[in-house]
Amino acid sequence: MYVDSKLTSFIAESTVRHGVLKMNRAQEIKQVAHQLMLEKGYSGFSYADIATVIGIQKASIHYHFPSKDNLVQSVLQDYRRSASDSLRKFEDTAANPRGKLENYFAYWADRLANEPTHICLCAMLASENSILPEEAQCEIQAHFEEMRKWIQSVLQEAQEQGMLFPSHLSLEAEAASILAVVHGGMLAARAYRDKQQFTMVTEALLHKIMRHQA
Amino acid sequence: MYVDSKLTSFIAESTVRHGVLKMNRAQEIKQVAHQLMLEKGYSGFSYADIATVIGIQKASIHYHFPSKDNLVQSVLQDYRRSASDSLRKFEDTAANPRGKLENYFAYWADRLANEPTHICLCAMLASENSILPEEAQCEIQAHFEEMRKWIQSVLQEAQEQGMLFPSHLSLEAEAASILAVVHGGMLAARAYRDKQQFTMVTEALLHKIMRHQA
DNA sequence: CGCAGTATACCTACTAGTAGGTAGATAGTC
DNA sequence: GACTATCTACCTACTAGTAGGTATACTGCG
Repeated sequence: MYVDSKLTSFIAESTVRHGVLKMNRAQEIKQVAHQLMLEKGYSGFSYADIATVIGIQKASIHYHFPSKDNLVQSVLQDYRRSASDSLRKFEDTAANPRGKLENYFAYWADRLANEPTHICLCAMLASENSILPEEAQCEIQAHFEEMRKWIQSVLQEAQEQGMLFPSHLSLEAEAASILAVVHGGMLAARAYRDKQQFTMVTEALLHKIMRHQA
Repeated sequence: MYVDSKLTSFIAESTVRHGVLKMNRAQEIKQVAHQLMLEKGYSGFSYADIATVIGIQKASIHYHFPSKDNLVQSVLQDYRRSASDSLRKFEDTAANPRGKLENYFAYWADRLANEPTHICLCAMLASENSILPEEAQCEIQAHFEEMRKWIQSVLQEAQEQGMLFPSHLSLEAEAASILAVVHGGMLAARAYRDKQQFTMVTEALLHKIMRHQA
């Protein structure tokens, strides 16, 4: 069934099989691959690992995703799409700019609470950057850029509402710092196996940057 | 290549005393392993890679370091030792607490300027935490802790000298935030292949936390 | 001094196991 | 009959690690 990875997401939603709503196999493979990449990194996970988890043969995965490069790119595209959706949710459920960032931080704090390996896929893969297929490197860079821009837009809004503490720094640098704290905090939470490492640094940052009210 | 390795071997053997020769080769192996880990990560580098770079056989590396676990732990121990030395240098060459942090940031900015993969070894390996040998995990955690404590002690000193901007946050949280920014900034510099990503976020942070003068 | 014993540092050649990837057969479905 | 999704069986290349051998150098003894 191999199709262009750009089209997979539209096709690979879910299908009804034998009267039971079952996840599309390609989707299942991507989900397991995502999980394994978070746990072991790009060069640490294998087709054999995925096959074992799902209970199929290695070759069956190659049918859906001819190469590892292909699979990883597809997983990253899915990830970025869901990340964009999340950003929209953070915006929709927040009363003010501060709430948007709080939603963002809380999202990851929740993930880390369940499992200390549940960090951002792009943050995870960024450290392996130099051995990643080029398309994957591009996706990661684009994700970082998208996140920084979103944070920057939130800061801009906060500034217009007078919520931002005065600073002579560019909003770009401020936004990049926030993203760096988020990623660094994830790394620390992972090293310590303790999500408190994440919440501590993100909450500290928020107090430094903006007020609770306009 | 055969002649070259024979020649260097001859020079080493004839100019260096017994016992030190082993240390030289072992040191060389550790150095190359460090480099390769930064480039490819723990599961991405192999004994064969090291052997090729140095120009010896795989088995010779096993002679010096029986197992990969063994080698990695040894590299991490060396790294932590040199990191401690660096901290002392940052202290000795700084006029005030701010200067100490500036030295710390400048050190990594310089490394990143030469090569975008030249980040902190522990930050690099932290993302692979769950597949690392246990001793390595301990070293990484201990390094993070040591760094956070050092930053915290610098902040303490700055506070006593009235250089710190007032904050109701704990110095522990402040120090952890700084470390997170450093690690997150390294990740960004790696993803963008641009050291400016690092300098931007560390400089922004410094402006937020402390004054230039007491 | 010369010689034996031992440690060092490397080699070639191998093991068992895993990596990503392929070919071709098979069974169910449209 | 074509298409889809899977299988078995295989490939080559590479993984960490081992066995056994070699040359050289240091060390203690007569």
